[in-house]
Amino acid sequence: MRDEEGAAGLGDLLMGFARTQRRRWHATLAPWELSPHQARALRVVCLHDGVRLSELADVLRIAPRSATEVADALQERGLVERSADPADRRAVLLRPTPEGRRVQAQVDAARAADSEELFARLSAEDRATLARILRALVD
Amino acid sequence: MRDEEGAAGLGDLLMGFARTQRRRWHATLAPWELSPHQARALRVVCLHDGVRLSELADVLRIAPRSATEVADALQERGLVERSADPADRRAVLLRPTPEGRRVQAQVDAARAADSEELFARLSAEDRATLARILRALVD
DNA sequence: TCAATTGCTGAGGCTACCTCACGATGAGGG
DNA sequence: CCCTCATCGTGAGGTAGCCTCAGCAATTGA
Repeated sequence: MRDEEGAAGLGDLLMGFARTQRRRWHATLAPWELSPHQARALRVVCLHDGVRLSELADVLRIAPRSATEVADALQERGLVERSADPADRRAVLLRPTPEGRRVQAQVDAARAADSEELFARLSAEDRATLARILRALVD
Repeated sequence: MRDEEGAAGLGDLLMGFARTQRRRWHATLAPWELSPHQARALRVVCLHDGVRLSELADVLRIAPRSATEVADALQERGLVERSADPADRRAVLLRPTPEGRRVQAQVDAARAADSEELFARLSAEDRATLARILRALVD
């Protein structure tokens, strides 16, 4: 009884805070007119420096067809470009443009700054504890 | 540097787990064919026992027009009914049907059970700590 | 009393997903 | 070699869930 309520309350709390965080993340992204998915995609492309559309779909957990659309949007903004995969002529490799790298670096910095601000009210110890507990939950 | 990384990592961790939780919540709801928003709306309607559309919109953080659609869906399933607000003849009060109350109770129980399962790997102490930290973040 | 406001909803539009079908390529047996 | 079968990306077309704007009915306030 009490335990179930406790778990449900925990879930609500977590979801509530996640919602706040998502809203802020969205607002942080506004200056670049990127959706969260697009930012995530750009990040993946920059990190791996050459990502197949199908891999992107996998990371984003969307259908391959939908990854095409995310790639289209990013390409239209000049942030990534499609190139042939030397290993498989069916596949398309997404690679960041210089502009894409620049934007990604800016977005990353903005996100870090916002995150920092958001968690600022926590002591270093609480942060570490939170990280530990969340890692235990995810594993 | 390291601090920023820490905060960003915390944010990622939290969002990642929230995503997991949201997926499970969605799956939990599947037997009743309710969307998360619909379930939330039903919950609000059952708790307050008479909610205006505009209040519902406010709680769900959507435009009033969109609340109409959520209400439509719930009404079509026979879970809520529209009735006149005695205090304001423009307004519509949403009230749960007996079926609506039953479904709400079932959904609540399922959610609690799932949440319990999800947080089961945490010690009672960690749960309390997590709750404390999250509350500090939300406040 | 009557202009402005508020509460809901019809009409129409957008975004971000989806499935299905298809052309091009790759991989593996006969 | 073929010939079949799986896989990659994408066109076509559909859906869900949001939005704004216009409009009607009821309320409010100077």
